Amino acid sequence: MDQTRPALQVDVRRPQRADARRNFDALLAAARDAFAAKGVEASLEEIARQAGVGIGTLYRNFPTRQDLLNAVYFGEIEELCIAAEEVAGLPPWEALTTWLRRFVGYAATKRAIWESLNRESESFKAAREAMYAAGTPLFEQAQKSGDARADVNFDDVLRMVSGLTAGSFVDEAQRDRVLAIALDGIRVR
Amino acid sequence: MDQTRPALQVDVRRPQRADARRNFDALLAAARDAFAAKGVEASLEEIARQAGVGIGTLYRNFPTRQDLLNAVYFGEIEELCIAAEEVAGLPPWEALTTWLRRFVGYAATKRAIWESLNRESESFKAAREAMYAAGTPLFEQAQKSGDARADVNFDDVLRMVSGLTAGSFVDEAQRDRVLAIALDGIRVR
DNA sequence: ACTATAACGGAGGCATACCTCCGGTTCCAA
DNA sequence: TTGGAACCGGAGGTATGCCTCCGTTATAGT
Repeated sequence: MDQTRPALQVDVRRPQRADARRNFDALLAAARDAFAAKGVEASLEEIARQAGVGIGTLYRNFPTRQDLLNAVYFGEIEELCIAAEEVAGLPPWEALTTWLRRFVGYAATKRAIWESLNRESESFKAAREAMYAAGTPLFEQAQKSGDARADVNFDDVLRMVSGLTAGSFVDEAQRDRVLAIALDGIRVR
Repeated sequence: MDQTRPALQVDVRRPQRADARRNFDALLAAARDAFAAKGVEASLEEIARQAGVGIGTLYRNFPTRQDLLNAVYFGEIEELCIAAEEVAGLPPWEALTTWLRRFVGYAATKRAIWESLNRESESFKAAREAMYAAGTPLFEQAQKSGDARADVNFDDVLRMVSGLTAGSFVDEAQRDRVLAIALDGIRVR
């Protein structure tokens, strides 16, 4: 829809040679799973094993844990930004809640996302800002239309939702139910 | 108020000798801090160091990590149960929210509490049940009085709140604000 | 005071994670 | 086909955590 959205610049370059690209992608996929399952402290050697490459290959592509985390994380954030564009046509409240539900639904890195919400690193800050830039208009639309409370800000909403994202629930249904309750809390009565 | 509330049985016995009791208590205090700061994966050796005792002493008192976790955790839960009795005299909605705020406020083991909410272990189950037994009446009162929504159950509420407990916020004020929003979601409109 | 014994605490063996380094291998372009 | 650059991957040094074992020490009862 909007071609001018600046792509999140990943500082890690995708390699040139075919075998190297395969390994790069395998590492990224393995890391995504591992971070989702065990949080940001997941073992890098385990990730390399899972990807079917040596630990050396992991370190060549991603010299630090942060680099790997960023690569995974940026991908997720970018998806969220795209999702924000996709819901832009819906009625304000629906657009907001749809996007927030999608936010919760991104299971892959939800722990990383949550844990990173008040990290200080440069790239995390950039990613967070991109996400905020994507979501804030949705929220402000919902405020303007009189659906969302005026005495709440977007940061509150996002932290509330990401708290719930990270929480533990019996099943998907309960998580949805709880999310609905919480979203009700930001609705004008 | 109600003397019949069954005390949570801690299977770990407090030692007899004076020096041993001192160490036992120091370990418990150190463990409480460590679990609060680093979650359930905190290093046991670090805890022993912090308590000023050898690692052997830690293992003698708490043969497994689970034993130590239980000891800390049970203490916190018991405090919550007592708190539930204390608020029983307030108006229903106020009683519920006061207790839930207290629940959030117990910073010490909030991470452990949250992480344990769907653990399977026997003692964790017992503790959780004690906590539920303490809180459920408050919630049901609030439903009966027409303050709390009927289409929500206590488990939903507790998981919502504990999700927020575990979340990361800029400051206390924001956490309170977000909690207030979420609690608004369970209120009858 | 004295002794039986409960309790201490750290050395040490094992496991695992981090990260570097470099000999061997694979791919691609000419 | 082949040369060499790009790439691979794991050995290995370091650090840290887990847990056990046992020689030493402090305590409580007589």
